Amino acid sequence: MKSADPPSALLPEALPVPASAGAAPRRRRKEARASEFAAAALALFAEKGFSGTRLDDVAARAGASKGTLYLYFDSKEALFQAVIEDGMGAALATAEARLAEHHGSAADLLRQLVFGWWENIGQTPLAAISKLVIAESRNFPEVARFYQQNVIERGRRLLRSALQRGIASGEFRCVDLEGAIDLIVAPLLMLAVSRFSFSLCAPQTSPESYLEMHLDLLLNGLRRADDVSPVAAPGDDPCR
Amino acid sequence: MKSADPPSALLPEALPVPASAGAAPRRRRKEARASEFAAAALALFAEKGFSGTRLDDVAARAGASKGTLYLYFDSKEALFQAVIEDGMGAALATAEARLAEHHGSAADLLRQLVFGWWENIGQTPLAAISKLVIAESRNFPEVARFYQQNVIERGRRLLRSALQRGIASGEFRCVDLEGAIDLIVAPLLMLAVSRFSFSLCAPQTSPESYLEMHLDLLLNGLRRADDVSPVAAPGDDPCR
DNA sequence: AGTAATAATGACCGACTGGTCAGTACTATA
DNA sequence: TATAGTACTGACCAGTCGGTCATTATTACT
Repeated sequence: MKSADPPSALLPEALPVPASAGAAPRRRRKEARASEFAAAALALFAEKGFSGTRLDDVAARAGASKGTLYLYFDSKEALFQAVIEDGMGAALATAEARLAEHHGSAADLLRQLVFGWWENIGQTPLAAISKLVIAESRNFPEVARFYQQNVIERGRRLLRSALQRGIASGEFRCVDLEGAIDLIVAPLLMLAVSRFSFSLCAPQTSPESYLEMHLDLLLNGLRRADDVSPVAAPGDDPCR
Repeated sequence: MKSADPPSALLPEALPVPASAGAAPRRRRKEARASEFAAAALALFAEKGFSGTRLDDVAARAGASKGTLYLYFDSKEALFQAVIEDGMGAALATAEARLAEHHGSAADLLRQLVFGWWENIGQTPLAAISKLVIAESRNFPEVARFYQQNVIERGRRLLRSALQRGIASGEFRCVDLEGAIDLIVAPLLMLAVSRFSFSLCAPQTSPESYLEMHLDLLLNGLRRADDVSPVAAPGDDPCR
């Protein structure tokens, strides 16, 4: 069997642009090779879509030939799945650690999760996976199921914990948990997607202030009605 | 030149009726045919994606052959653009009329715009266009630009008006307009997208209560800090 | 050096599909 | 019936791309 095991983790910064410069690498580590292919595939999938990406191009970007690619992946779909597996595991583990260590207010936890997502996923090439899955999940039910179980459910669990803490402590008013999760995630996904879809739904401001405003509206929206303390610091009034 | 001009819209248009008094339609109306192709294409694009859709299938679904399709559209991309043009014009006009007629509170206007979007776009096959454009805009810059100018900008203008009214009347606190628009739209787009992407980012509840909760959080978030009147009616506490 | 094992290659194949076009079928007029 | 006009067809072409495999290059070992 060729590539039964998932290839080693792909870190966001591991973008091996065609290594034209320098001497030819004599002997490459086998695992590194798989990740290089995955990274190259991620970049091209993000740009061209799945069907629009030629495996020849993926191989070329990874500095190899198509035949070599097929030494590591059984099919184009397997490559797709590897990209997801490879990319999201580490990022989610980071977030889970963040949750476990946190002891401040729920609002602060939410803020940390949102900005942590931005740093470790949204800002990185991994963000393209969202667009990919949205665009292609219908054509690859197995990949979709994998993503659903191993990425979405895991991510939702994080947010659920944060919301539950806030509600339990009285910091947040009582809202439907799953609905609130949906509404927290949607702007994040759109931000990720917008990075790979022309300027279509792109926020008109910087991603950071977009996220800041999302948190602002969100935390105001979640705040208990009898809590009149402002969430946002005074002085950030855009109408001033 | 075959069909340099965009094909006629779904709306009834002037027909080049011959002076003959024949009441019964002789053959199939040419314009109807174009819309049939567009509708078939929309359905298949939504399901399979753009690259994944075969023009033979589009033609078959419209009850014609591929050759006939090429009598109405110059290329697959032209068909794509026609789908967008054809579908969104009427829906946006409806929303613009709604805005012009409205005279109640800004919160109510926002609610009407959101639910109007759901009824006329989100709920209909037109919702697939969002997913399509997200997935394919990179590959078709011309289509993307058209969509940007004729759909996105038009839609944003609607929301901008509503927000400006609310801020001017003191109903909403002072927020960055463009950012707020982004954050109003994002959950709508995700809802549309989710309908055509497995159950990935699909709301866990019904679309209606998802939208209701979006408005709830949103209007709470927009409310002036010194306004303590609850936005949501009492009694809908999900923790009760 | 000789030899075996493995990594890597890229020419090739077959299936697929966007796009074409010579021809058919049908209608309306003369 | 003859003629003209047009909606329509489907076989076909040409280019593309996922996937294969015989061959070559490189390393490891003796």
